[in-house]
Amino acid sequence: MTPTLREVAQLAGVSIKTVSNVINGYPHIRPATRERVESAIAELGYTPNLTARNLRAGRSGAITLALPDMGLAYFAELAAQVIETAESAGLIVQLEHTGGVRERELELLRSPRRQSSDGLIFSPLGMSQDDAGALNVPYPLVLLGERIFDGPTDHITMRNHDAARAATEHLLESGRRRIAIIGAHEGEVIGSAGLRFAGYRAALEGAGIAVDPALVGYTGLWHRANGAETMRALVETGVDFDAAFCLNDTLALGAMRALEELGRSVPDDVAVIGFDNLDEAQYSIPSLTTVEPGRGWIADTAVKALNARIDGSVSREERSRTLFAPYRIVERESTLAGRST
Amino acid sequence: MTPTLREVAQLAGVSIKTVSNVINGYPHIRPATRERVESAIAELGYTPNLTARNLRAGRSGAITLALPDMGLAYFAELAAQVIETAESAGLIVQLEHTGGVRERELELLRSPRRQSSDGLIFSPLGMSQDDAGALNVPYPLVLLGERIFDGPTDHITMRNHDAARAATEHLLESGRRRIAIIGAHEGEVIGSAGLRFAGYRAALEGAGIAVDPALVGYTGLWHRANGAETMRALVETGVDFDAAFCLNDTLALGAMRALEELGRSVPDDVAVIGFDNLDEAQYSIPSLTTVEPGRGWIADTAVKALNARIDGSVSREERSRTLFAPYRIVERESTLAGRST
DNA sequence: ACTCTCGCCTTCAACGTTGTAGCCTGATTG
DNA sequence: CAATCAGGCTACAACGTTGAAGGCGAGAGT
Repeated sequence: MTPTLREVAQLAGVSIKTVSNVINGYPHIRPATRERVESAIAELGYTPNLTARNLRAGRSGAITLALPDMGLAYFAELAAQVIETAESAGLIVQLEHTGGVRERELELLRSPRRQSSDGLIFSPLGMSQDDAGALNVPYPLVLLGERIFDGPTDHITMRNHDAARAATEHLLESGRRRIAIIGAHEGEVIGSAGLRFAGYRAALEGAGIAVDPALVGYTGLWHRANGAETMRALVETGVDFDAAFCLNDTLALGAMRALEELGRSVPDDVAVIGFDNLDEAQYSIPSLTTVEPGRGWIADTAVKALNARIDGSVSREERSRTLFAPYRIVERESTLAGRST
Repeated sequence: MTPTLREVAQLAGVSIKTVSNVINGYPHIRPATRERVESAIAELGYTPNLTARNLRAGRSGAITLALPDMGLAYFAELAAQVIETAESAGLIVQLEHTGGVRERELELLRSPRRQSSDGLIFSPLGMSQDDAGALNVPYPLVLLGERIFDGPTDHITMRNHDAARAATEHLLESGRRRIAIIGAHEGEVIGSAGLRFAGYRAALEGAGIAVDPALVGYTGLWHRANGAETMRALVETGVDFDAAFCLNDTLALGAMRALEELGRSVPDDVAVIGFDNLDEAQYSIPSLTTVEPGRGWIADTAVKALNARIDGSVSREERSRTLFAPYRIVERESTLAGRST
């Protein structure tokens, strides 16, 4: 089908290895020979077979990015960043979905498909700390997110606790006192929900306010519908509140929608802050104040860290590192001066 | 590093080929032998080397999906679908960004990286009909979208003209008569913008209404900001209109935001319809009436068509087909009964 | 008893590359 | 003038896998 070195060699009247040498820039080749080879390559339209090269080299030139679901805006934007960074490092990105399901995640780590790429950037969602052992894999692995800590691999994450605290403090500073939280997970300690909840609690306690269980909205999934539903339920309990910290933007957008439907004004009646700084957050009505989680930095750093393990510039023995992305609060309309001003 | 067939064979005391046979389910193997091999595999944690397998098979088990940008919701959702479908067909998906830039698209078609996957699903944006020749590539290719028609490859698209006509008619049926269009491209004939504009024109003319140039909002990019800006400009001209057909949902969401800011109510003053049925459209305020473009069908069909070319069940000689996805109007709040009811 | 068939397993070669070793030629050197 | 060396090329082996072909014994058929 496609031509191989053998055919190019035959046409140019040289050995197969000489063609290989020309292609790989080996210096000691007579100009005349080089020229003959090059024109043979051009004539046949030869391109090297990467599979063979990879087999020879023991490398594939590809990395795998495993995410819960590309349909979720946060992951889509993360993937876009990873692809850009990998592209400029000459790497191909293979994408896998886990659906956030523990079994699929464990399966993914063991799958023979891992052999077809040189390393994995993995954002677990279903696995928990107990599964950390499964991360002990024979290939380079970089972990994202906050499901698992102290694993045996490099880990890129953000300071969820601090960022959530800052987000809550932002609401407190604008005079809000009755701050609901949307998206909590019952009993979770680590994981985005657990850490962000702890940051929320810390901010409140720092301001001398106790966490009111009536203001804690639990919801397993973080989709728009869940945000809307949880907010609706909260309003229907009749409890008083003047702000909501939503554990991600998607929840926040759903919650804002529910508030609007129920006749509560954002930010006048209820200030809303999200988390993730999705592209969408700046175009919602009202635009959404949120936490920018350093997604670009995360993608860059993850690809670089993985690459360092792949090319051996950081060896397998070297201790795993945990790197924290810088965050910042992006202030928009949904938390503008409220009731108390 | 990772064990190979050779080591498994040694441990099990059989030939390398027998191990291979066990793995590939060759029937004539004594249970005792099979068991020894299997326990050797388990003991060593052997997994087959896919690169070698692929070299042998002349296949890579991967397909490439090339899209303008995963950061755009439409493409992210499309990619999610493609990944799901490919996964269940046992294929790995490699993702490439073109940025919608013609040169990167042409480069992508020729790149040696194509050799590392078995085929390409390609959604061009920068290339135009004149570049159709570049689609004559030596590997299986499936084209998406409406930039190029009558290319040499299978093509999955939708009936943009009909769907746009239906969308416009939906507005007409609710009594709207002054229908603006947002996102037109000057002089474009094919391409999403051109085809959808033609459908808009056809609907209006079918209702005995001429296209009013004052109601045509041009914008090159289809981002939220462009939708908002174009709508703002339209309102500022002072022209009268009671509906807007936005050529995609993102534009529509931006346009709705601008209308809201300018004190026009949706749908009471202006009905808005979009195109794409993004997940987001059902959660906006108001929720957005839109055209569901059959994204799931497109992803499924694209993977299947590509796979058919790859495994040879549809040969290279067989004529290329153009397949049209089914569409439908999804009615939501943004076009509910307006002025004239 | 002799072939035939069939089950079970092995050897060989090949997929397309590239690293290693080495061969030949002509120029340089003491 | 032999020894040395560098330049320019080639042959071979190997990366890990699997299809093709074939060997060997045991039971079936004649």
